Amino acid sequence: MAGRSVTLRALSILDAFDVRHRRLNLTEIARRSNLPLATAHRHVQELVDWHALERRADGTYQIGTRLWHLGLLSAMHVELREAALPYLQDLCAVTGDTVHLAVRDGFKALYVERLGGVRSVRVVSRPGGTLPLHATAVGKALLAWAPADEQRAALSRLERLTPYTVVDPTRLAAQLAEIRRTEVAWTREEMTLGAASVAVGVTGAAGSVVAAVGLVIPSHRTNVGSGLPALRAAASAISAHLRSRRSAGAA
Amino acid sequence: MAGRSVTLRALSILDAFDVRHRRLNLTEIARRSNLPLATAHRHVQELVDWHALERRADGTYQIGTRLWHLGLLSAMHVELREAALPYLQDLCAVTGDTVHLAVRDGFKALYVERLGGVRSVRVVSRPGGTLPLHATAVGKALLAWAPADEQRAALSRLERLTPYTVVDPTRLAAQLAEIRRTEVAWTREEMTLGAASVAVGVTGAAGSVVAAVGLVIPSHRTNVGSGLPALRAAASAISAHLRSRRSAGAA
DNA sequence: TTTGCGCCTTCCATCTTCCGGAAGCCCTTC
DNA sequence: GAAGGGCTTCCGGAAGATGGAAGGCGCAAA
Repeated sequence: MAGRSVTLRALSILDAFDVRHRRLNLTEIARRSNLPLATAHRHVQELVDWHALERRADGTYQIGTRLWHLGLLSAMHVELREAALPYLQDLCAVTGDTVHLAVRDGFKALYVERLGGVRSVRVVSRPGGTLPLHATAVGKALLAWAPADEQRAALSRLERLTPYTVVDPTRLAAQLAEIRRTEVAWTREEMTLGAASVAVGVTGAAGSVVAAVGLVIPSHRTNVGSGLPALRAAASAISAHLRSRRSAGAA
Repeated sequence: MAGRSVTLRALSILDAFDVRHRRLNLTEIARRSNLPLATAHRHVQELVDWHALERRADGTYQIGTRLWHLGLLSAMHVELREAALPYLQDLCAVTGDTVHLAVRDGFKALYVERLGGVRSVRVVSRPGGTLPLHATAVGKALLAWAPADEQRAALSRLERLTPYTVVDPTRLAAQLAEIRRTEVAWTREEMTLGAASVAVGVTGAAGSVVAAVGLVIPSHRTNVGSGLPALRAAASAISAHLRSRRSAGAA
């Protein structure tokens, strides 16, 4: 394959895997990574030897323990998720709702963590997954404090997801201004029918908004704002935690 | 470097990172992965381009978002952690203690998840980290149901960690038998002074013990067994969940 | 039993690509 | 202004990657 270095070829094999393709056989890997079968075979072998991939009894491959292990060393995980987790859990325990922690990844909200007891609302998000910025509360919060040019770009590509999704750029811009003023973002059935959400921003060591924490609640509930004080408290506790660490070392 | 394929060299760069070396500069990476600086430089460049690594403002490198993302596709994460998480959270909320989910990784207990509110006991474990099998409750539970030969091997290498660590193979073997009988594992200050722990096994789709769930509690607490019913309930709920899925697809 | 098929594995002659010492750059420190 | 640490670039020689082809294996249909 022209222009791809050896390493890139090996990495493109890993790229063949995603949420909807967690298990692939060799032929599928070769096809999805655009490599001849023999070449894919050789690379896959090496990746398996290194435990980047695992081979299952049925012959399919999946991401291995070693990569999971490595991924836990990423800044996103260690510096954000681990710092936030205790507060998120308390928030979850206090409110009983599904709790989200997300960061902005281009025009998407990337879900870093999702907590929710056995009885919480079922939601579409999953850790490592993404959802649109404009239709979720965490997304709106992240967008409200995003750089102006990125905000403008996001406003020009509003996709309708439910009858209640805000797809008018002017209206969303007004909402974002309101979010900056009140420091709370809301949605109501804009992503999923039956679900409402609230979110507030988390500020990092530098004082800018680096993440958002949100609650998802059934939209029929009347006291939608009841979790807000706890949410604000959690977000500012996480912000304080991030501020106090700056550049800490290992665990 | 003799005998290492290109891919393996690139992977050995990733291997330079671990819990105590989350951020490395180029020189350190080259040294730790045993590669000439120029070679390391080339590989690191490619890994950064692919977002396997990230370069920070101060010039150091760390594991990037892409690997974190990929790791979340591993079976360990999707099939075990995600299935167990809601139950673990409930368990954490009910007991107020630190909750652990671990699997056996050779002679170590590999911590897949750790939950604990802001007020829980500080513990030495971390997700993705390992602790000895013989000095932790989850470890003992995993060891109790391990294959006989591995169990024997583990018994021959008991390291003392506190004055209370059980290092006599005969005594530990008796404890393991007791654990299989009662289906509960205990420790008391065997890993960390001041901490006790309880754990029970989780059975997978095939009916064998694949993981263990445990609680860590301050050892001065008198009602050490008070969390046991909730712990048992959580473990059997997770086991049931795993049994009912067998080979489910995506989220 | 034979044939066909899908999938995996191995082989090896060819040639693309990687290797890494050396030299140069850019800071900071003395 | 010289020394030193760390990073980046270069390029000829050497090494290792490539991938078409052929063979193996298990299964199902004829």
